[in-house]
Formats: sequence, C-alpha cells, structure tokens
Amino acid sequence: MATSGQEQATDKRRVILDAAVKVFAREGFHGCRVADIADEAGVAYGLVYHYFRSKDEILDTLFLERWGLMLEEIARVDGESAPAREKLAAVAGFIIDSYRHDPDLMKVIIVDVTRAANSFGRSHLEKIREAYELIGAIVASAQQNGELRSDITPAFAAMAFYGAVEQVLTGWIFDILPEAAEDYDQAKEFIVSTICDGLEPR
Amino acid sequence: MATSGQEQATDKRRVILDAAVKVFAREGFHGCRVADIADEAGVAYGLVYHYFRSKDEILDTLFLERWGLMLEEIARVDGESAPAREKLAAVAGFIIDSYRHDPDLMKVIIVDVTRAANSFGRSHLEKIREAYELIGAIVASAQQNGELRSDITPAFAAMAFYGAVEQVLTGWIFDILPEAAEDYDQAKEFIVSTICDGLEPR
Amino acid sequence: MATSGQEQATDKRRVILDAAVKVFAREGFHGCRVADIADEAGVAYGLVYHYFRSKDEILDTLFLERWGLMLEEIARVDGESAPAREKLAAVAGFIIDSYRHDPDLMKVIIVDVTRAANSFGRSHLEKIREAYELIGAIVASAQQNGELRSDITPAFAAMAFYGAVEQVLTGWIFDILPEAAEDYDQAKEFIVSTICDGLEPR
Amino acid sequence: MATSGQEQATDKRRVILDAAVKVFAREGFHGCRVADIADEAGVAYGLVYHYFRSKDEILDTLFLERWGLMLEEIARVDGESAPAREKLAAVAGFIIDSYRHDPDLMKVIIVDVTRAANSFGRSHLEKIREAYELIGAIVASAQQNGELRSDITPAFAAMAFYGAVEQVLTGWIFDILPEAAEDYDQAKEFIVSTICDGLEPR
DNA sequence: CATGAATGAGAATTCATTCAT
DNA sequence: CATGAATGAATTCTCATTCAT
Repeated sequence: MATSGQEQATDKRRVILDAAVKVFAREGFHGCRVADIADEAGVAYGLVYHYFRSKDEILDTLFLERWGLMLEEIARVDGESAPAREKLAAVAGFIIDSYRHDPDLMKVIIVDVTRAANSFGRSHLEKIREAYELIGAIVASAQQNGELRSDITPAFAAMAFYGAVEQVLTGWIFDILPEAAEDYDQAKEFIVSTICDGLEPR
Repeated sequence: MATSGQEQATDKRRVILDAAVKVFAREGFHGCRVADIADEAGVAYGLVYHYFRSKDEILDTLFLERWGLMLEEIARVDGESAPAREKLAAVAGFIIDSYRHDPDLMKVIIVDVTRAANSFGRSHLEKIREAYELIGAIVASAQQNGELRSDITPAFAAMAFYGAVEQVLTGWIFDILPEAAEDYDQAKEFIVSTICDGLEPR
Repeated sequence: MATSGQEQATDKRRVILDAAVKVFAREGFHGCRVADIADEAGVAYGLVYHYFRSKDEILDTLFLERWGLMLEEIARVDGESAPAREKLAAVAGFIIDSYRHDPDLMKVIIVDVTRAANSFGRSHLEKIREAYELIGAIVASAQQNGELRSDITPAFAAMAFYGAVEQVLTGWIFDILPEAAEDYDQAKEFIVSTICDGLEPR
Repeated sequence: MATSGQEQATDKRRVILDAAVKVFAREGFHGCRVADIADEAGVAYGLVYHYFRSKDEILDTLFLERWGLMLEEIARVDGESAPAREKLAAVAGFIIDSYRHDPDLMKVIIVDVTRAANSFGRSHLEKIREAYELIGAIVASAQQNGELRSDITPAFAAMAFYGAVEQVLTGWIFDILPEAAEDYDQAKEFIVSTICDGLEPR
C-alpha cells in the first residue's frame, strides 16, 4: 500500500524513515525529538504518528529492515559451498558495505540498538542473537571438515569475529580509524586475515 | 576521599556511586531517574546533588575512575619487557577481571559510555582513544621486533583485539555467552589465541 | 432505518449517526475518536465531516432528534384530558420505552448531555429545561383541580419525578437494577406509584 | 504526614485539592488542564504531580473523601432506631447540606463521577452502589415493620429517592431551581414528603 | 459524494535541578 | 551535611479538523 515501490517521490513513510536515520545518527535516539524527525522529513508532526505508533517503532522498523537483510545474507553465504574463510569474508564484506552505503543507518543500528542492553538491544535480542548463531554455524561446519581449529567454541569464535567487525565500524563512527575508499576494502582483508591467520607470523 | 577505604561507614558519596552503578546497570542511564539512585543508596534526593553537580557527572565519575585504572594497567603492561602475546593476555585479563569483579560497572561503562557515540562516548572520546592507542603501541613495538606481523596496521589490530574483548563482555551482558567461573579464564585464552594464532590451524 | 423508512440502504448520514450512538455509548463522547465512529459506520474518515461540521454536532443532532420527540410527547400528553396520574405514567412510559427501544441512545443522552453541566448540558439547557417545565405544567394544572397536592411547587415535583425516572435508567445503564422485559413495565408502575402515592402505606 | 491538620496554611496538597474542586466545577474534569489547577492553587505545575500520580487521581481523591463521609453518615443513620421517614430525611439532609456547604465539590462529584458511566462512574461503581444499597437497607427494614409499603422493591425505592435528591441538586447546579437559603430546607421536606407521602392528597 | 493522508494545536506527564529549612 | 518539597522546561503522543484527489 505505502511501500509499493513506484511513486517514491511521495512515499512519506519512506521519507520519514530516511529522515529518522539522519536525525538518529546525528543526535542519537534519546537525544532527538520526534519534531526533529518531522522537520528533517519536511512533514507535519502528526504525520509521523500517522505512519508509526511511536518513536520506538521508527527505530524498530529501521533495525528490522536492515538486520533482516543481513540475516538473509549470512544465511545465504552459509548455504554456499565455499571455504570458511571466504564465507567470513563475505559476511564482513556485507556488513562493511552496508556501512559504506549508508553509514548513518549502520551507526544507528550499532549505537542505538545492538549495544543498547537495557532498551532496544534487549527487545531485539532474538534477532541479534540469530546473527551470532548464523556466524557460529559457519564456524562450526568449518571445524567439522578441518578448515578451522576445533578447540575454540563456535559461539566464542563468532563473537570474536563479529566484535572485530563491529569495532572497526565503531572506529569509523568515532572518527578513530581512517575512512577513505581504500580503507573499506583493506578492513575486509584485515579482519579476515586477523581472525583466520592470527597476528603472529606463520 | 572516595577511594580511601577507611571510613566506609559514612562515605555517602561512595554509597551514591555504588548505588548508581546498580541502577544504571539495571535500567540504563537514560532509563533511570536520579530518584532511583537516591532510593537505591538510601539517601535523600537532594544529597545526590550535594555530591554531584548533575546526573551526568555521576556517570562521568564512574567511567573516569574505572577507565583510568585500565589505562594505568595497559600502560604498565606495555612498559614491561614481555612477549606481546603475554602483554595482550594481561590486557584482556585485566578487562575480563574487571567485569568478573564488578559486572554492573563494566556493563555501564560499555553500554552507556564506550558505545554512546552521541553523548558520553563522544565527550570521553580522548580517554577511550587513549586505550586503543596504548594497545596499538603494544602491537607496534611487537611488530618492530618481529613478534607480530607488520602488514596489519597497529591501529587496526588494536581495534580487532579490543572489539573481540568487548564483544565477549557484551555476550555476557546479554546472557548470550555462558558465564561460569571457568568461562572467564577460557575467554582470556580464547581471545589471545584467536587474535594471535588465528582460527585456521597452524 | 431509524426515522425515514424508505432509502435505508444509502443514507450514510443516518449510518454515521447510528454508529455514533454505539460508539458514544460504549466509550463515551470524550473517550472515543471520530475515527471510531467512521470505523463503526464503515465509512471513510472524511465522510463524517462531509455530513457534520464537528464531533460536537453529531451529539447535538442525536440529542435534539430524540429530545424533540420527548418534548412533543410530553406536550401531547399534557394537552389531553386525562388524570394527572395517567399523564405522568405516559411520560415515564415514553422515556422508559425510549430506553427499551434504544438503550445506547438514551445512555448517551443522559450521560453525555443531560448531566454534562459544563458542556452539552449547558448548551442544551433550554431544551432540557423545557422538559422539566412541561412536566411541571402537568403538575400545576393537576394542582389546580385538586388532583395533586398544592403545597409542593410544580417545579420541584417535576424534578423529583424526572429524577426518579432518570435514576432508574441510570440503574439500568450501570447494571445496578435488574433489566428483564418485565422490569420495564414494573418500573413504570413503581415510579408513578411512588411519586403519586408515596412510600408510606395509605 | 501531609494531612496532619495543624499547619493548614502550607498544606499544598490540600491547596491543590481545593483548587481542583474549583476548576473542575468551573470547567469540568475534561474541560480543564492540569495547568489550570496549578494556577488556581498558586503552585508550580510539577507540584501537582508531586502529590498526585495523575489528573485522574485528583478526582478520585476528591470523590472518595466526600463519598466516604456520606457512606459513613448513611450507615450511621441506618443504625439508629428512628422512623424510616426521619432516616430518609437525615440522608437527604446530609446530601443537601453537603451541597450547601461546598456546592462546587458536590457538582464535581455528581457531574464528573456519579453519572460518568464510561469513566469514573464505572471505576467507582462499587462505592456508588454501596450508597444505594445502604438506602435500600433503610427501606427494607422499614418494610419489615410496616412503616413503608412492601410492594415496591427496596432497590427501586432507593433509586427513586436518591434520584429525586440528585435531581434537585442538578436543578441547583444548572440554575433551574431557586437556590436561596430557605430553599435548602424546603427541599429536604419536599423530598421526604414527596417520596413518603406521594404527590396525591391523602 | 467519498477517501484517507496531512496538519498542528494541545495536554498529560516526566524528571533534572534548585532551594528553603 | 541532609532532607524532600518545589519548580518548570521539555517531550511524547492524541485527535479534531482540513484538504487534495
């Protein structure tokens, strides 16, 4: 009905979501007002509540849309018959590309959802955990066929891997790591190489 | 006065700080009221403002106290003449022990400060960055003497390492990773082994 | 359906009014939204405003329609040459039958108009007062010919009579009084008997 | 603590309640804002919420305070050994005196609680019903000893009696009935005489 | 006539902070 | 130091009404 796909020019719901991404990224979920979103979207205050039940629901929607894509991608990657290293590279690549494509959205998801242990992180825990488990599954099957060491639990390996990826994004978000075009590709290689090969020379 | 250790019985300031840790951990910085802290501390509302200028200052204090200890520890470790692997183990060990000793405090620091890109994370960025840089320094000097590979930048390696550690803590905070006594020690080994040796068999 | 009788199928205005009765009765005038009325009527939001200038006007219309009928009936009764007792019985009967026929509508009129001293009750005061005065007129003329005692003012007697009737309706509305088919007829007798004969034995 | 009774001059809670009575009476519960109450009371907006959880709770408090007194009084009257006629006179007298003493409060109770079938009337139904039942009990015991007719059910008689009383108050509230000092006393007599003796001459 | 998206003025409630005692 | 009443700005959410199609 509203999310059809043809007349983007007037899909106010989408306009509001996009505006929310900007505003959440700029001021944080708690730091902004619904009025800021409406202003950014160029719509009347009330229209936000015409499309969304609450401020929370906007963030929920944003998170679910994006995280859903990621889960699909990880599941897809997991299903392919490729070396574990390539699978992990694909996952890291997808996350980093997501950030490259829409840094504001990924910032919001990481900062306001994924790590918000007392609010959104808690309420979306199942979805978040699903990602970890899919990554863990990649590790587990690679351990089966000897591609990866078996002495480290898949759950733990998944967390180390995902933590490294998210921390790199955090570095970009905080302007701590350099963020030029080549850095994105380098990051993908570094992550996989660090996690798979280790920092010590072989 | 605060960290002395002698007149605990009446150090209301300390009592308030400890209460704040509990309350922040339970409800989040944004999710709690100053009144909750006062209640938890068993003191009058106004007393909180006798000792602290604002709600923010309480969190600032908590963060600075603990983060300062960590910086000292990492610096100390960095100064010693030990293999890089042992230095990283010491750093991971300190952070994990900090969590083991006071999970609420570490939860607050990670959730409400370290990842709060639009509020406390931003205002304490320098202190946070300092930690990354100290870890990066450990890596850099290890690369000098060939202990660690040189093709991965120290800044990046530091982020991967720290990200893995923090993600493990996040796993505990969210009840995603098992949290028994032995898991703490295992985590230390896993992190160092993953980051130094890599997940692929040698 | 309600008053006309011919083109029921498409009288959206009537459909909206009937829906409003249900909704007002269920949730109260203040407790419902215009959207609820549209939903209940199965018409589009905007159509309500095509037929009515405002939410208030809907209630005004409902009240005026019904109250007008009652005024006509009381006037008609008053005009007949019958014993006062029978006239009062006719009035009580009409009101009770109105309730029996459409309890929702009478509930709305009593709860949201007749007693709403600061809103609709005030704006419709003249119409409401008219009913009291017509009843008072019945009493007054009965006092003239000795049918009723003259030491009680007609205005007062009218209020006592009408109050008793309305309170019985209130009892039904609140599920305080039993509301079976026979209770309606019994109520008519009880009211007239109580007000005319008194509770003390003769 | 707050309702002690000595330092009335500064019992802000009482000041707020009294202000609320005025404001509710003047503009109706729905027609006024919490700010109006605060203004009328001469206190800051927030103080209202220091003493009351919500706007609703203010009305609840007002109703319960007053209605409780009435229930006590009716129960007390019921317990005495006096003719039913005197008991009913005492009840009507108490209600009318309550109105005479604080017409605003009684207006609020009748208009915004007692008849509000979809909000406060519903939530306080038990308390309201209790009053009807106590009056019904007076009637019932009088029927036992032959003081009152037995062919009219006590519940019904109670409603007729209470309805007559409340309607007289409504008449005053709407400026329909004359409201001079002597009218209050006259009303008491009229009500009892109408209900006990009936309007027809004996 | 009919639709339902768009508007924006409220209004209740929250809560950090101040201050008199 | 200690108390908790008092303050009032800020913000979310509601909903009657308008209007373009």
